[in-house]
Amino acid sequence: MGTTQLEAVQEPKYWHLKTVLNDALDSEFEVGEILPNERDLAARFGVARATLRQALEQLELEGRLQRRRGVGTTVAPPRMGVAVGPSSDVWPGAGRDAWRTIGCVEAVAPGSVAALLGTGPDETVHTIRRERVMQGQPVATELLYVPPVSVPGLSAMLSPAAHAPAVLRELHLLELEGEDRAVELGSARAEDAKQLDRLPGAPVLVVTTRYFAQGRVAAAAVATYRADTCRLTFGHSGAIEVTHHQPDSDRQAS
Amino acid sequence: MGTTQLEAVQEPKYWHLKTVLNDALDSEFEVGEILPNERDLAARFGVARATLRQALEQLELEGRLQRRRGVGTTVAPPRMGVAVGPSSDVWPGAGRDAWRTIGCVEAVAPGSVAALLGTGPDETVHTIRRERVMQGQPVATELLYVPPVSVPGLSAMLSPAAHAPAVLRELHLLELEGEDRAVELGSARAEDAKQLDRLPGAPVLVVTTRYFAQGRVAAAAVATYRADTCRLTFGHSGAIEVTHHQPDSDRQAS
DNA sequence: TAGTGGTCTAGACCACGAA
DNA sequence: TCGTGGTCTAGACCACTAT
Repeated sequence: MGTTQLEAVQEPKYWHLKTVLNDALDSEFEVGEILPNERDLAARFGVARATLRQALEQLELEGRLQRRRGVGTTVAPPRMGVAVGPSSDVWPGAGRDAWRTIGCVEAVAPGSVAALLGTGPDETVHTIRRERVMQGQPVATELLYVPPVSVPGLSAMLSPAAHAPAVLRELHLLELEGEDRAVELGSARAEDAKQLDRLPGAPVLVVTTRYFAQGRVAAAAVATYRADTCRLTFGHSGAIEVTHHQPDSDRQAS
Repeated sequence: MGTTQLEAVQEPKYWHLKTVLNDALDSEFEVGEILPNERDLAARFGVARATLRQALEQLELEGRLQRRRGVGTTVAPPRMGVAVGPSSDVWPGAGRDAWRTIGCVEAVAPGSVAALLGTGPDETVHTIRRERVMQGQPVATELLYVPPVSVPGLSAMLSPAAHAPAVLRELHLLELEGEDRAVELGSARAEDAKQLDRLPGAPVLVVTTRYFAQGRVAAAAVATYRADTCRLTFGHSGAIEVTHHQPDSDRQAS
């Protein structure tokens, strides 16, 4: 008796903390500004560091913060709008398509890719690695898979440097009949994480594209976008323009 | 001296644990099967429960597991392919479009929505809440914002039940000129989480759609998809078919 | 070398679902 | 009521970056 229900909190501390921090970011910090370190912040809010970190993790997931080991936690700029498609149905690597080719190897496709291409389980495919940079920052890496049957004119014994251009050149000879995309959430593998300047396991948006030609899937691409910094746009009438960040207590993401 | 570098581990325990569990899920468990509880699993692997949970969290993020408080951890089925667009450019709510209308209110649009619509900051808009169910499971909730100027013929003083249908009916009178989409990662607000049968903060894919008519943005929708269970498909030539789960050590996501 | 975020531990208690 | 996952604590040590 006598214990009045002063607060029907039931809201987890880290959740409340997150909204408090979110509001503080809008009103008291500039983009790029560095926050106090985690130990200080935790002490200031009277919670354990792990609890504080739970709030920071969510804010980073939503693109509000950027944390770097050895450096600190900074206020992130609004997410970049990244045009993903449909880009008037052109082959990858044609003209200026925002991607930079890194290299190409011939290797057996992993099972999931073989399923996409409809090839046999142990068939080798040309695998072109590319990366996409926006505003000086790497935002995506991609593996483009091209089965040999899609590039019949490819001469054997190419130098590594000539491999990727030759595959793309042959691929462009086909008539592209359409493309197909899927987006899902994933976590960065070690290799991709390194290229994206993130830690392994960082959340990424995985974009899977199928390119159709000759009534088949002539090529497939698996692109890995940084989920914290990117907003993928699928423009019919042009991409959604990036606006300046707006304080918005109702927000789910930037 | 004497201390040979036996293992250049450097790989975090939870990361290694994740790959071990991932492989075990492929080889030793069926979809829907329930895993041992977290305390037992942690003991079995000789780690603290928090560390084990770090691995489980990632696997859940990647759609491999489903955890429910009071119940347990189960092996998740492969993600559902959910067609998002372009659906031959039709207005939402026209014909059978996979969504179920829940209700409609007239309220001031949050800042981010006002920016999408190009309306003033304190203008009220019709706000239709809808939900999308697939295979008996709610996969998305949506708020569809329609400024009054887009539905000029709407009669005032509608009963709550008649509100949403009336707004949609008026909206369909306009000629739809195009649509525009963006996808980004977010975390579920309390309200959405409840509707999606998830905890607040659960990872979601936020799809923002702009509908163009009369040279303006005539309506906008913000849809919130469960990131753990959904793969969003943007089909030109049809959505990517769901295939059965394939063991694939190279995976990033299902 | 100092300071940051990242990992890990060994507990405790709470909220929820099912029996 | 019991077992589950969810939250929280107060530490410790490690890996990385900048100086």
